[in-house]
Amino acid sequence: MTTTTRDRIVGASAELFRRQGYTGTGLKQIVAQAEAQLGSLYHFFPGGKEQLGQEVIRWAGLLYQRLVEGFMIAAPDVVTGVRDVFAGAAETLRQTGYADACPIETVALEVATTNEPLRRATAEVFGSWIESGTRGFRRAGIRSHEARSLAIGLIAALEGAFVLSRAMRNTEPLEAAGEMVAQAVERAISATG
Amino acid sequence: MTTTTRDRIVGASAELFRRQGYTGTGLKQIVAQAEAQLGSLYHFFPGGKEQLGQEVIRWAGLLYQRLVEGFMIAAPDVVTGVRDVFAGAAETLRQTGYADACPIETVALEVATTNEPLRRATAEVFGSWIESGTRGFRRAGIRSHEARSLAIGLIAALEGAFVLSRAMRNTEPLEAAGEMVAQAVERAISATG
DNA sequence: GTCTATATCTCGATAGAC
DNA sequence: GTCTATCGAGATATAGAC
Repeated sequence: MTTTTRDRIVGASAELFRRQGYTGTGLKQIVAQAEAQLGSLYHFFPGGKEQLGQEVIRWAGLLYQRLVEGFMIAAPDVVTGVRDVFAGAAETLRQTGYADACPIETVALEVATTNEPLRRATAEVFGSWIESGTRGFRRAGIRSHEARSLAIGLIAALEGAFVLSRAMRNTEPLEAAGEMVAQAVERAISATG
Repeated sequence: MTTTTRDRIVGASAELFRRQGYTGTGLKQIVAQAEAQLGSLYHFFPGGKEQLGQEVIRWAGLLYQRLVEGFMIAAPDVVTGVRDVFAGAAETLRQTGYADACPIETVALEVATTNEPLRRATAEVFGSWIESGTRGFRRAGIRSHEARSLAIGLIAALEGAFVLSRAMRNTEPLEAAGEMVAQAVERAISATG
């Protein structure tokens, strides 16, 4: 393993922010988990916690986008792809004791009205996800406007199901929400031919 | 106005937790906004921040449930009711500068893996919401199992749309998610007759 | 019940040796 | 680049007068 100190700090931050949120995670906890020193953190991120937060949001957001795109590309059709995304999320949640869901959701809610630079970072990530989903649905023959609505509906249902599933500690919400989205996509496909 | 000190503390906490989250809100900020003193807070809540958090989650959760039930009851049919709930949420979000969405969502994500008593409180609130929604859909003639799935889908879509709308500062996610849920309910109704 | 003062701890951030 | 010591501010919580 040849991970740099900088990478370990970003990785540890992403994991902790995802589970405990931004305000709930201290810089000392981050460097401890990253097996780094506080001086190194400020060396790589002179802007402190906020700069680190921005980079973590963008990095984790892109990684998660690729993960979901992987599920969609691997599936034989988009409806199956949607079901696979929700099933995969449920599987991860179960395996991590309902800890690892969306990497930026908790942070996004925390900073939405308290930290404008971080809020913008989360908005850009969500915007990129919506565009990615829209492209996927368009490729399946769905017309532009509806493709975008379905992409937003998919992401919203997934994020909301994460909240319910993490709080209630069962995957029923992910299953119900996934089925609702899958059927909406199915309807849109059969309507377009 | 004859609000008691205790009520003002609970009300101020609810507003601040909703906007800034649990870890992001200090007890001194709460008593300042409540125009109360720290001693009063510990007089009414000897269990400190955690006891206050539990009470706020349950109180705000019940209040919000009644708000949504009000929209559903006032509507001429359930599909219109669903649309009204999302439209009402969008209106509130716009009016409050995208600050006031779900009263317990941010807290629920923060505590899901860090504070078991608070996690249980959020789980109970979500459970109560799901039961309320299930009853509403059953009254419209939808069979039990599907009514529950739709209730979960509705809450998940609403919660997820809140995340997107607050981060992106526009109500498009609430509109897209609301339409997806409304059509799912419409389909379930016409299938049952 | 209300209010003030304070104890103890942890936070983010900085300085400077190496 | 790494590491340690420490700063000032803010956190939760407590004690005790009134």
